[in-house]
Amino acid sequence: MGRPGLNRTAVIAAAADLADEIGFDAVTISVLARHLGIKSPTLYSHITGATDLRTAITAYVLDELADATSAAMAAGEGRDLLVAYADAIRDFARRSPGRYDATTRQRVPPAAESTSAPPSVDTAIAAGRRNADLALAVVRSYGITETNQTYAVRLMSSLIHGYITLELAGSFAHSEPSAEATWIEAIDDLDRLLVGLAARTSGINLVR
Amino acid sequence: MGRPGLNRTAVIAAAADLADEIGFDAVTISVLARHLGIKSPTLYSHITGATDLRTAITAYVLDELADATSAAMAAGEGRDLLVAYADAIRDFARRSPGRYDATTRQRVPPAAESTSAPPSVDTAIAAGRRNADLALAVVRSYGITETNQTYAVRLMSSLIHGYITLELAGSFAHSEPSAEATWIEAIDDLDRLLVGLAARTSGINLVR
DNA sequence: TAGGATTTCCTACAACTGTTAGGCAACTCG
DNA sequence: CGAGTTGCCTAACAGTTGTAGGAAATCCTA
Repeated sequence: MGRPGLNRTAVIAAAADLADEIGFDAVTISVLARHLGIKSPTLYSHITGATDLRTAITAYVLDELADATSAAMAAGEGRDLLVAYADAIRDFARRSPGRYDATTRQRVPPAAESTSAPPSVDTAIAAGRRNADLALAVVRSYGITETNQTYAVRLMSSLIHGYITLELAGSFAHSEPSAEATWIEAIDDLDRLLVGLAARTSGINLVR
Repeated sequence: MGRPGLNRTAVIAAAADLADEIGFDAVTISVLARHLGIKSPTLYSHITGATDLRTAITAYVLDELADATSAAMAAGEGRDLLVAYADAIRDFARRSPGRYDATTRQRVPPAAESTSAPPSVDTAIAAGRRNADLALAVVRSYGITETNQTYAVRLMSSLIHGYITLELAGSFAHSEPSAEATWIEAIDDLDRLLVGLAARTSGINLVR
């Protein structure tokens, strides 16, 4: 079915690799074309434009992240699951900073502008939901009731993403203790908060 | 002292305003020049290039943020100070999303490449330190000892920046409860963690 | 009041990026 | 073998970054 060579998936995958090498923002159409050994107009056979390229990378990478995270979450619950989940995301971000950047650099379109949206935004939204579901699974395994699940997910996501973002930005590089040590401590504290949240919402009152 | 008109500060201030209108990434040299009613080469009298423009915006905005935050922190300590600090940052981010973006879009140069760095990175580093000192002040007011101050700052910064980033990205827009309600709850939980950290490090043991 | 110094701003130009248009070539399937 | 499909190309244009060199406006000083 047609001439062999690159296809859309291969282009996006190469773009994701390139993002890790030179940074997400530096992945432009012309740079990517040079890197692939083709001319830039050729890329328009695979993508519709620069913004499509970016959201496609985001969607692709969000799927990879969900794969890696769910693989790490194979077993365990409660604290073990939290550690597996959080470490998987952090390892992913440190191994592939360009990919992780792609994850954060996307805004949700305010109201999905009719049918003129690039073809990759639906994929990106679906991949985003996959990741959200994994976060929800962690929270559920703590036994947190539905009323507080949303809050728990937001709390956990904020802390994890915030820590990783700051660490990647180099904010923790110039002071002791190591970013490693405080990460473990932060997840510990997060675990305590989630346990407390579960106890609070299940009617168990630890005080008295 | 020369012909009157724009100077560097006015250019950067206009660029920051423009970032809030059209987004930090959309503030390019040519767009900024058009917005100011001048030709783009003229901007090179005030800035050395596109990267200098970006770091200069970051430095300028970090100073504004530190001003706003320290004004809000005029009085109070402990929980009150934390709420004032956190709300000041979040209000700033929601009022000026483009400015807040500028805050996060910067990497610390790995080793300050000799003397070839643009002239604004020193300013940005200094402004970053101002903000870091304010965070430290919050933590200190909880009575957390020096050993744990770094950890406490990282924990607090991660949660606050993470929450604001996700909220600004629209991640909290499609589910209940409101981003407002869970923010208050998150700061509450953070307060509890800091109180616990102070108790732990000061030798007080609440259990038994 | 004239002149010099300083600073803002300009036009002209070169290089690169994003994008469209139209066409050639290679492979698969009937 | 022919037709359809698909990957890739050249040509061309608009817009952006950045450089070079020069003109005008203002301040300071003599």
